[in-house]
Amino acid sequence: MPELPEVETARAAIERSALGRRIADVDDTDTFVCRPHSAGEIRSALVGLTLTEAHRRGKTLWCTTDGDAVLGLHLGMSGRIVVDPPAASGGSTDEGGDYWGDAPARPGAAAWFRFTLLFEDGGALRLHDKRRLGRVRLDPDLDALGPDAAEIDRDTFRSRVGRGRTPVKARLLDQSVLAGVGNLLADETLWRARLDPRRTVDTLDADDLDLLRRELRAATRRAIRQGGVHTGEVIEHRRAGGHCPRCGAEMMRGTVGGRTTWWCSVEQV
DNA sequence: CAACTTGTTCAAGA
DNA sequence: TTCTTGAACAAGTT
Repeated sequence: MPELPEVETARAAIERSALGRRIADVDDTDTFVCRPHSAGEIRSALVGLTLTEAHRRGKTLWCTTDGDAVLGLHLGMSGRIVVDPPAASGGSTDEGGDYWGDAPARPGAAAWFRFTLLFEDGGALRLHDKRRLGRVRLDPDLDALGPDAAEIDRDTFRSRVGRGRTPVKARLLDQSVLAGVGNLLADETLWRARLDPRRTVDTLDADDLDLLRRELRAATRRAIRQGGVHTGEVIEHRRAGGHCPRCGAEMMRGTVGGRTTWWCSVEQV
């Protein structure tokens, strides 16, 4: 479930291994994933160019090129970026190249390739996405995205997250308020901050908000380092019969902000 | 086999 | 108007 940490890992993989390779062909025929473009539109814009920089804000990824085109990538709920090395770079590339995620491309994975950049060197950059809710588009519009959750400064966080009276978890999930937090990272962050996800933001004082921002940054950094949001300390305890890994109390389940939410029945108040 | 899950979008409600 | 809630989407997983 790609959230900010997974997308940052994908961005770094692109930066490390896909920049500067000339694009020979593009498969953009999945117009559900590539909407609102028609088949061939992205291909026409990219063939002959190379990617020059890989950027990220929240869960949105985009690459500049040595032409006018900007390639936007969003992993949706199940997307992964797979970068294959040049075909002649030696070795059987059964590792599937530079990828992130819990499993490399396996036999049959081609069925889940929703978008492909074929490079002149014989390698490729692919979007692997079982559920097809990922998105590829030219010149992505970032206007609706708030500041990146890993970068937002203290005062901006206070004013944006603290405004209104929605449950704090729903606010953390709002990509227009701050970009990058998904369901698991929200639960992990609130658990670290010992805050009840159902608390409305008007009940949080400046210290609460500062603590929340601190724990969000710490949880995010940790997830990037450990390989994804699923490595969070409380994540494996988000299940029926689960117990808080700090105090041992029963974990509670509910729906907050439209998403399944787990929290410690004792510590998170 | 039916319910559940996930992020984003868009419509509906307050 | 502005803020908040909830359904829909795809399709694999439980």
